[in-house]
Amino acid sequence: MSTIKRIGGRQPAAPSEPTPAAPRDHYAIGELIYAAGDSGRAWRIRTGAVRLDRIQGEERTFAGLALKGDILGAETLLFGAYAFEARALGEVELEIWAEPNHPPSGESLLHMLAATERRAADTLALRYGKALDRVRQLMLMLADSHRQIVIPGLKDMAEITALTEETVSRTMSRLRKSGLLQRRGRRSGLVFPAPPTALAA
Amino acid sequence: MSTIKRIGGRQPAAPSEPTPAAPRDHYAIGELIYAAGDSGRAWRIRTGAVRLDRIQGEERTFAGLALKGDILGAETLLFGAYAFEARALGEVELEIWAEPNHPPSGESLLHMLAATERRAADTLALRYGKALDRVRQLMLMLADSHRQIVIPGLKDMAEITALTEETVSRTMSRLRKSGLLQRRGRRSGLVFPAPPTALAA
DNA sequence: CGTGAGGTTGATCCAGGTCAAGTGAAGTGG
DNA sequence: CCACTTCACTTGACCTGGATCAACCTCACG
Repeated sequence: MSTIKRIGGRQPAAPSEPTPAAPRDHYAIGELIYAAGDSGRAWRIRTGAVRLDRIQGEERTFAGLALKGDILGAETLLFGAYAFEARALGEVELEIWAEPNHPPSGESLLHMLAATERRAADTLALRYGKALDRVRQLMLMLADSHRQIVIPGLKDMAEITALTEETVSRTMSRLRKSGLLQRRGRRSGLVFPAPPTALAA
Repeated sequence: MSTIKRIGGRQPAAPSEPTPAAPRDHYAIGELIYAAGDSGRAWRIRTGAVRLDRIQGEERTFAGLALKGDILGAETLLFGAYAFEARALGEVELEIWAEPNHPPSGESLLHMLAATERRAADTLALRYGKALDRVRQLMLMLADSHRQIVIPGLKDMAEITALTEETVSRTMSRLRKSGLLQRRGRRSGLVFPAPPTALAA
């Protein structure tokens, strides 16, 4: 089992990220998938969740979520480079969607566009309402009907929901105490005692 | 001059909106451009700002902003119907972008996709940080380098920024008192005493 | 004029931000 | 193999920006 495969504990990638490595199709939590400006292909997310960030100067601002089925880096087909930075929020598996010289059909582009807009609306909703609802909603999105998921770090969740780390931590505690979530290991795993839809209530 | 042309004062459309009328290319503030489920074509915004809403059941949730140059209703090319509801946030002029049976090239689709993602990131940013910054940022987006703009109603601004009407009102007052904005008429107009970029500071 | 929708303003409250201290597990170096 | 550091998370105490509740104002239109 390679270092990459570990899902619990310290991020293996963070300390040494000299080159973004050759394109892979599997990423562990916290890993950089690509940086803004890198060149590469367009991917489709087979499983997992990806955080997109806009880079302006030194700043890194959360710019969107991409989940199972979503396309990453379609802009490379046009500009040859990624516009955002992408980082794994959990175990991520990708598959090639398109090569720069072999673009997809207009119809798949349209499907993808519609999906992107829906996803954007969902992400926007994660920043509206009470903390409990926002975090609950985020869990639901990440769960995607799975019973057990890898939860992102507090910092990520905080930036996504526009809350603070402390508030997210307290909210997760509340969800755990109320029995809607269970922990498995430090931050590696998370179990929904009930099907995730229970969270919807 | 038809009732439609008025830009100040009461919304002319609200009380009587039986049929969304025949497709037009000019809309006044507050008017419905299309409803979710309507059939129609894809448009490009020549000038103005449009609010998109997701309709689920009785609920209408803010789902995004579309500004000058953005495309509205691209999903009609695929599904034949609009997925969101679109409403004018100011004076809006549209131009035909595509007919359902005559879709645009893959390249323009890609350009549009990139624009959509950027816009989504901007909209997301309107829900992060202090009230003053959010409202300021919204003004900047709506201004789009113009010196004078039509500001949306408080309710719209509140839903976009995830603040309350009261807070937005107070914030606008602050901006006015600090001299960054000036009013022209009740809610019809708004003048930037300085080029809007001054707001950026 | 009168009416009402949209906007303003004040007073109060509280959810969440801020600051600070503490905990435990992973990794590190001796 | 054991201190020692570090990082992610937790928890508590306090403070505040914005939500909430409630009057009130003011124009555009009837």
